[in-house]
Amino acid sequence: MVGPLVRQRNAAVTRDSILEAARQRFSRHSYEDVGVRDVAGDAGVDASLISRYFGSKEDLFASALDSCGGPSDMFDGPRETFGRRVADQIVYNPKRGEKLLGMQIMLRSVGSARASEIVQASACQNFFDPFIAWMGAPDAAVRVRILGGLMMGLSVSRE
Amino acid sequence: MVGPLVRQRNAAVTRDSILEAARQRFSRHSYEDVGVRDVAGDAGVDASLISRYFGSKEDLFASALDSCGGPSDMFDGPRETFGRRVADQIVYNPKRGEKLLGMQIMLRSVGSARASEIVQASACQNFFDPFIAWMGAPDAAVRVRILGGLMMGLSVSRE
DNA sequence: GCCCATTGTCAACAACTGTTGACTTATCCA
DNA sequence: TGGATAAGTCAACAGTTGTTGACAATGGGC
Repeated sequence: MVGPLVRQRNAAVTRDSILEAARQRFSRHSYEDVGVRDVAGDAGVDASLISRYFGSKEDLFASALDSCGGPSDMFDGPRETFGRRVADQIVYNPKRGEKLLGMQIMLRSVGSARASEIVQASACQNFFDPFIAWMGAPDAAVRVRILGGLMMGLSVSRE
Repeated sequence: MVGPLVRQRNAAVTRDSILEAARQRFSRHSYEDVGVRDVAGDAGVDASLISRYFGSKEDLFASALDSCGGPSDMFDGPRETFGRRVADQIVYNPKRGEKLLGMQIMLRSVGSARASEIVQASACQNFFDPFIAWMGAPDAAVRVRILGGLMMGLSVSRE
């Protein structure tokens, strides 16, 4: 932790610090393995602030997932090189946790009972639905499901 | 629970009951979401017997995973229809938890900190290594990794 | 039929979890 | 400069977890 010994009091900044810490933690560990004290420690605040600012750990998780946005700029560029771009992101990109942070968070906690509902809702809204719309084929739903499964599986097996 | 109100005292049978209950629980929920009291309840015994018979919850998990064996009979049959057989198992087979129970358990808890080491060790021993040997191509390791990722991803996205 | 090792239960422990209320401290406006 | 309000900390809570030791009951061998 760099910075002043006593942080300036600013609710918005503190909230963002917690959110950023949550994104990082949830992208590397499962929902159950992340404690509010861990996130608060990373953000440099007390754990009680999480309940105060976000309501509950579950709400924090949902907020962290929302704040990641959709599949970012994977859709930008020619369709012919789409596969290459995705592969770059998943397999070769050494700086994880930037573009596909939301997907990382999702598949870290897709097996968790308490987080899976949030994950699946977010997956449809931020991943599958835009993907299907972008593809536009009659059988897009099935094809996106297969590709999504491949992406998730590769990301899991990569580490 | 059918059967006599007081079960006969038989350590081997009881141990197997616990193991079977653990297989079912761990194949449907993540490592963290499964409590020893849940497993013991399914098996109809006290939770303390788990620590007594298996040492710890972690050891129970490893034993449950071991008891599932390898990828079963996926390798039986002509190579031309291999993909069809795998697809049948994952996508179409309504009776899950029989052939691919081990894989189910693995990907339920692949994100768990305490179980991931056990999972990855078992994945190599029971899944990837036999798969690579069966394939036999020079780039088998990469191809198996891709296929394994696809299988895992599809299984996850299926539910 | 009795004894003793085996088998199982019960209660409790210690550690950890997310959450809450009371308290303290800083910041900003008058 | 004071005071009110926002911001943050602290301690404790109630619940759950895996684990353990003491106790009870069963069942086979003498």
